[in-house]
Amino acid sequence: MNTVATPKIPQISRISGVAATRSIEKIDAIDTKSRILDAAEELFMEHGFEATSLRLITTAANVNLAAANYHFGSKEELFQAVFTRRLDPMNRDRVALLTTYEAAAAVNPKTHALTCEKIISAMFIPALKMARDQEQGGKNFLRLLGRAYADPAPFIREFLSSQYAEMLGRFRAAFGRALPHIPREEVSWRLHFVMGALSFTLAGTDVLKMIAQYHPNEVENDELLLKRLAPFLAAGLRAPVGSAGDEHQWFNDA
Amino acid sequence: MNTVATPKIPQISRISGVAATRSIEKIDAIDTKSRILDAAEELFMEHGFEATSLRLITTAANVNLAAANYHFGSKEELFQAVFTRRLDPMNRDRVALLTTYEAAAAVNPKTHALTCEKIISAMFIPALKMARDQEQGGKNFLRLLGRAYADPAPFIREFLSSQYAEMLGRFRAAFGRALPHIPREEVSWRLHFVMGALSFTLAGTDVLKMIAQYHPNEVENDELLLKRLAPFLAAGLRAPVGSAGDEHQWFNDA
DNA sequence: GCTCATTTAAAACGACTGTTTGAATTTGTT
DNA sequence: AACAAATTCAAACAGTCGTTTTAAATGAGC
Repeated sequence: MNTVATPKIPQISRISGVAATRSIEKIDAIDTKSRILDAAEELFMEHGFEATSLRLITTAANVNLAAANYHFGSKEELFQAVFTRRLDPMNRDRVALLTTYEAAAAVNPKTHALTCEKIISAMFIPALKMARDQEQGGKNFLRLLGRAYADPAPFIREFLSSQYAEMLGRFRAAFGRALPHIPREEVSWRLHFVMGALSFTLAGTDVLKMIAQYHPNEVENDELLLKRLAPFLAAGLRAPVGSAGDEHQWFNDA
Repeated sequence: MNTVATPKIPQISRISGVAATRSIEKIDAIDTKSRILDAAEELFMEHGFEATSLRLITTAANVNLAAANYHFGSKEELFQAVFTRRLDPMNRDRVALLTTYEAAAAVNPKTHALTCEKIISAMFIPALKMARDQEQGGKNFLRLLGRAYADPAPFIREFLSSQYAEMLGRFRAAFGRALPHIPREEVSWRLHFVMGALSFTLAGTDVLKMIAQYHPNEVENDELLLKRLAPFLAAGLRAPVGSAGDEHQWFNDA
């Protein structure tokens, strides 16, 4: 049938020109659906949801424009597919790791107590694993995730809310047991602050470069960053909760 | 010339329909430039920069479409004008308050020591003042500010970077003096985490409602929120810095 | 052979975007 | 009142957007 069987694969085979060293296999080796997901992941991270057009994505992925709507239905569904591909397994890993720690603590509460550090580890280790996962777009996704937290689009907020509900419920309960002297409401708020610092850190905007001008190039990777963040958050979680009268200690002259 | 001089003023006079109780005076009472700024502030907060069109803004402000470009030049310049109107004075207040505290500490180091709590107060009190400022769009602006931190648009990041550079430099130095046992590099990172938790909290997306389901309506205002956040951050800033070997305490089995 | 899901191609759809234009109008100053 | 500057207005500009539709290929499985 086909004369030479040249499948009309175009020449351009890189997404944004940054990691062009092995982007050839990265894009061409997989099917159309995955190519779209990879390109969308990178471009959504780089420009946000609204500013990233389907034409930009399909051009970067070397697929036809109609393929995006054919495989995912709409732009919003494509966005959600980018998230579920990685966020769902990561949050499952988090819950599984927490369950492992809880079981170990139940067997031997002395040597394997479920401290704040342990619980934070259960949150961070799956994120670390993704940050280290270079061949996958792990870093890209973490940045994208951090930015999606602050996105005002209602469908994004509702989607993330449903994706995180189960995991956050389990971790809130765990922190509550690890911090029995702190009211549950206060624990919820502090868990909120933890998520804020985590997402802001993972988002890694250029504000980061402004504040910490100590990195010459790309030395400060996400792994070192999280190792700095963890003790900070653990100390904050354990902070003595101010009583009603203590409100005057803060902002008394505001 | 004109027959009846009906100035063709449209009828609609509310921005988003939410706070419609006194939005009539709020919009009509001031000049065109301020009306555009107010409407832009609210709509940028609600939908983000890309998803907010100039037609949406000018319609909400009851002004002509061309008035936006006439007064501000471009959409980007309008966005920056929305920020400079409030962010510039707020950051000036922060630096001024810190200077006051430093002077008091220099006079009497015993009774007015420049603790972490004091420095955090200098950051938070001006933000609190804006959150309380109801007749101004204080709350709107804080939300907008929190979201702009995570916006990927380059012009937004560069703009915020320049706007914050001076203030953050002063506060980094202050924290460095208040925490002499912590390396300056570590202080920079912790200041970064502080900004992250602060902006995430101020952004106040619906993720907030997911995590802390304790608020019946709007009881948890920004003021109470910041009072919960401050002790958390102060404890994190003072956290013992892990030595080189302590890295194995965290994520050793990742 | 045939079917059927997948993919490409090219074009068009209506709607929306930021920006500009030139005339009409208002405003402030003489 | 008259002139000049500032402002507002409706309309149009040249694009881009997400999505759909047409058609023609491709390749695997029964």
